[in-house]
Order: sequence, then C-alpha cells, then structure tokens
Amino acid sequence: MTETRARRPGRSVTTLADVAAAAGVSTATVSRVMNRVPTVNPDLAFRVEAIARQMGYQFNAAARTLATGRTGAVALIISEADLSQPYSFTSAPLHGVLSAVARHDLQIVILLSGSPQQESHLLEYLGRTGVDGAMVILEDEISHLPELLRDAGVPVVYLGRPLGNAEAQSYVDVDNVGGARLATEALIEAGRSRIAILAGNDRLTAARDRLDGWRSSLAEHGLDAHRIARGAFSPAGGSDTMTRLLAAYPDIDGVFVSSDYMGSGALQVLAAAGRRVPHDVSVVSYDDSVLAEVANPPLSSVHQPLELMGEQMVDALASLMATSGTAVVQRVLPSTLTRRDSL
Amino acid sequence: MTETRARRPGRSVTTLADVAAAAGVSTATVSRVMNRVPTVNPDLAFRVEAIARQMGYQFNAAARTLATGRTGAVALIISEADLSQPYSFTSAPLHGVLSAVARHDLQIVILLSGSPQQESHLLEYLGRTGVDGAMVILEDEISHLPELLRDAGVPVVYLGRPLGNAEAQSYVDVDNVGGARLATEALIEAGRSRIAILAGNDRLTAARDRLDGWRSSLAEHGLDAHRIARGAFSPAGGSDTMTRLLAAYPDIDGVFVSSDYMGSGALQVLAAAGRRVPHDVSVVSYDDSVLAEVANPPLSSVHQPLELMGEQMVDALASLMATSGTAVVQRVLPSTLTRRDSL
DNA sequence: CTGTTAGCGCCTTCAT
DNA sequence: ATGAAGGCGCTAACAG
Repeated sequence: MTETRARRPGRSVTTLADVAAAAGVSTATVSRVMNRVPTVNPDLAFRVEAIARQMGYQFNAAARTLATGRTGAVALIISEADLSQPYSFTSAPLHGVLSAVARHDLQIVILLSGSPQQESHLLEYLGRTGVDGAMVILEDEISHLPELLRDAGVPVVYLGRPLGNAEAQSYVDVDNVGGARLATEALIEAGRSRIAILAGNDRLTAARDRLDGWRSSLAEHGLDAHRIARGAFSPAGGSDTMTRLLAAYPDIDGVFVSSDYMGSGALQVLAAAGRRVPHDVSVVSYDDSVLAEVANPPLSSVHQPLELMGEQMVDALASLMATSGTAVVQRVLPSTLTRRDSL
Repeated sequence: MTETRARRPGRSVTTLADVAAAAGVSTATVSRVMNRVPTVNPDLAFRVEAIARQMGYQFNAAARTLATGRTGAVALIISEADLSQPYSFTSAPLHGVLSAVARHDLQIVILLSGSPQQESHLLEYLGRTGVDGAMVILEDEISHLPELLRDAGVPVVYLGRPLGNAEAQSYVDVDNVGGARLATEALIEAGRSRIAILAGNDRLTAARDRLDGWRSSLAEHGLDAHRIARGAFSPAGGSDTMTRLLAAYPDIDGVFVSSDYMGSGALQVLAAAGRRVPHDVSVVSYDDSVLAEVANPPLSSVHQPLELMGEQMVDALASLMATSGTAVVQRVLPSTLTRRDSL
C-alpha cells in the first residue's frame, strides 16, 4: 500500500500542479487560464478549463493571497451594541451590503468596533494582510475611528457622513435634512401651525440634520420653531420627551418625531393625555420601520433607503479599490414619506 | 539611493525574518516564540518577544494558513432574506455569536444561503481552505443544507434543531415545547379555559413544537385543544388568523399566539371585535421582542435566550474544532415568560 | 503564446 | 534548546 502521508494543510486535494500535469502544460499556463489571462490560446484554455473542472480544482485562497497581496475580502465594521438593540437599523444596510457583495465577488469579514479591545483587534487585523477594503456601519458616531482607519492603508467607506474631518472621507448618506423637511411640509399641508419636534441626541449628525430640516421648513412658512424637546431614540425616550413637550407647549397641533422608536412612546403619551391622533394632533415619524406600521394609529413616517445605501457602499468601495488612488466617493440619497393614518 | 523595489504583496512590512535578523536568531526560533512553543529558552523568548513587539511585527495570515492549513476563521451562514425581514430574529443570535467570537480569537466570515447561486458559492468557499468551521442561522429550515455541509469537511453547528437527519448534527436550540407550556399554563392560571392558539407555519420545527406544548398543557388540565388557526409569522398573518379564529370559535377567553409579530395583528382584530384584553380575552405571545413591549396593551410573551444561543454556538463549534473528531454537541436552552398587561 | 524560475511568509521535520 | 532547509500553492517577471 502506498504510504501517502496525510496532507495536513488544506482540504483542497487538487492543485494547480495536478491540473498542469494532467493537461501536460506548465502551472503558469494553468494559472493564466484560471485567471482568464487573454493571451492564452483559446483551444488550450478550453481544454485546460475542462480538465480543471473535471478534477474539481479550486484555487487555494491563502496561496493566492500570499503571492499577490490581495485577499478578495472586505471588512464590515459594525458595533456589537448596535446589533443588540431590539430594533436596530444596522441590519437593513447590512442586508444591502450582503446582497451587493455577491455581485462583486467579494468576501465579507465582520470586524467589531466599540470596546478599546475590539478596536485594537480591528486595527491589528486590518494591519495584517486581512482585507482589501473596509465599510463602517455605526449608529453612534465614533469620531476617532476615521483617523485610526486612515492609517490602515485600505480604502474605507462610511455609512453616514462621519462627524470629524468630513470632506476627506468616502461615505454614503441619506438626506436627513430633506427627509425632515418632507415630514414638516406634510404637517403644514395638513393645516397644522403649532408644530413641535421630538429631537434626538445631538451627538448624531442624523438627529441634528433632522432638527435643521424641521427648522428651515417652519421658517420658510413663517411658523414658530421653538417647540423643541430632546430625548433618546427609544420608546421610553419618546414618552418622556413627549410628556415634557406637552407640559411646556400644551397648544401643539402637530409633532415631528425623529424616530419611530420615539414615536411609539409618544403616541402612548398622547393617547393618555386625551389627544386624538390625527384629529387633535398630527404626527409624522422617521424611519418607516415596522414600528410605524404596527403603531396605533399607524404612523406616517419618513422612509430611508437603507438597503440601497448598503449596496451603494459596496459599489463605492469596489470603485475605490479599483482606482487604488486617493479618490473620494460621497453619495447622498433622497428620502421619501410613507403616509399612514397619523397625518 | 538604494533601489528598494516596492513590495507589492502585503502591507505588513516586518516579517519573521526581519525579527530573526534583529534578534540574531533563526526564523524558526522566532516562529516558536510567537507561537508560544514551550521548549524555547524563557530569556530568549522574552527578548525576541520584545523585539518583535517593538518592530511592530504581525504575522501574515495567508502565509500561516498556507503553511498550516488552518485559517482561524469560521463561517457564519445566514440568509439574506432573513435579514431583510423588518423584524427578524436573526440579529440577536448574530450578536451573541459576535461577542463570543472574540473570546475564542476567531474571525467571522459571512456566507449567504438562500439562492442556488449563493449555495454553490458557499460550498465552493467551504471547499477551499476557507474556514475551520461553520455556524448556520436560518429562520426557514433548509433541509438539504445539512447534507451538503456534511461533505464540506468542517464541523458545523446549527441554530435550532435541523429538520432532517437530526441526531447526527450539532445544534443549539431553545425549548419551544417548554416555552409554549409556560404560556399556556399562565393562561390557565389566569382562569382561562377556552384557550385557542394562533399557530405558525407547520414547516418550522419551532412552530410545531409550540403547538405541541400548547396541546400537552391543555391535555394535562383536561381542557379542549381544538381551537386552532394557522397563519404566517407576520402582523397580517396575525390579523387574518385571528379573524378566522374568532369566527370559528367565538367563545374563546384566552389565546396563545406563536409570535409577537402575529400578536400585534391579533390585538388589532380583538380590539376591533370589541374584545377587551385582558378583561375578556387573555393573550400570551412568543419572542418577547420590542413588538410585545410597544403593543397595546403590552403583551406577555415567552422570552428566548437568543443571544446566549449565539454564544453557545461558538463555544460548541470551538470544542468541535478542538476535538476534530466526529463528536456531536446538542444543547437545548430553557425559555422564560415575561409578564405584561395582556394576561 | 508558453515554460522556467523565483519568491510570497511561515511552519516543521530533521539534525545538531 | 536551536538552526537549516524544504515546502505549502500560486503568481509574476523573464526568457524563449
């Protein structure tokens, strides 16, 4: 019995050399064929390809990476905390990313950000021959991350305009100002004039932009823009903030709520206070999530193309990796309003 | 000027050889030090380690993989479709997986399942020296996947007991029967006796187990178990099914709903029919998601330790990879009941 | 258009 | 306990 020493490394039995031997050519030729180098004789290429397929040849990713320095993988940097939120918006762009990745023949590696430990791991991984590029999907802005990533030597695309140095970064964002204006205009068109806002945490650019949009719409129509209350993007935050708002400005007849999560809390407070929606008070919310759908009454809400954003991140990253220069891609997508009973 | 040809491959400038040269030892020794081989002289090890750290040495993953056949990465197989559901339960175990992965010093690669194309990609990737193991988180059972994966040559752990061949697979599951019993007992304790169920799609083992649990509890208490209606795990499914249920069995005073998603739909139908919850009808739901929290009234719901399950999947996989044998790990976690106003 | 030949960076027997 | 050297599988000059 031939003593074939068990090949520990790799599970892929067939190598380039095997195919080359079977086809009676050199490994270089097989390599060219597999990589579709155009200069090979078509007939030969066809023959080699057939043999390779028949032998079940699959290239060894590690070997290829070692030889080329490219990995065919991109990192997706997300936060554990974001995912753990019961209703987190991270999964929608994540979905977009995943569906787009297939088109570009890339592999996704998940890297966690959040704790210092995770970040050091992240940088370490990026520093090795880990990935060819990275995408960042973080709900809470982490202002120091961009500068850390800048040194990693790979192109990076952010979801949402990063807080810090701004203009030098590539990102895909939605028009939060425009979305807020959409919501506010709808309230005005519904005949409301004492329009308040439940604003989110000021540290988030999205929250600030929505406040700005609300303000500018009201200003354009000569309406007061002082009915403001701030709170967390959560049901509890929504009810607390709505309670304070109602106490401070009992005359409100319209509310723009900066997130559905807050919206569901706000609705409960409104109901408890005997304000009928939309009879006494019109409400427009933000995110157009399932929470808006199941709310009572169902909430009109500004829809964000989250999945599309994920897809575009991949497209942007792919183009950055192709040019490998210092190019910057910045894309801002429009929002739309989904109308439901609360208006 | 010395003509240092630009090193295309890899970004990690410092190699084992560099460290070896700086320390005046062989690359073999440095390799041993970095891999904590116990036979090296402690003093030497310390010295080498210091030098390596100071030079910012990081091992090249591709080179190591090429040499050892191990990758230090595990695949996470999920479905694009699951993620795209507005309220999907995939992200909770995902979160658990991610948080556990750090502890084991593993890297996560996302692989998509769903379309035939994605599956062939998946198998191809697994077939290469892609990963050392795999975890499967699929909300819809895909019965042919286990047998495909069986040939991939790496250990696999499932979330939820797989439908098919069952006993040969490793999995982490929750006790759906027990959870349903918990819910049903609570309904009985609340003084209800005409207890119906909104059951889910029969193709899901979870849905079937919940039905079984409901049945067995009722049987033990000598109560009728014929008030059954089936529907999709969605708000629309919930309202449709609840409507049918009410028409068929107008006398119900308790309902066990197999998912919060259905629950929110069911609640609306109940309200529209003039049935007060919990005064006329008690409702207990399943999943303990944010939907239960924001429902009106807030729903009592069976809580599943989804994140914990994700963590345990990683633990299980790690132990499988360590033994590298044909061992099987099967773990079933208990559910608990979160009480809210609907009871 | 195809073959030859060096590595890519690391691990690992085999000697010493 | 340490060093020398071959090889993991593939790619990319460079010849021919």
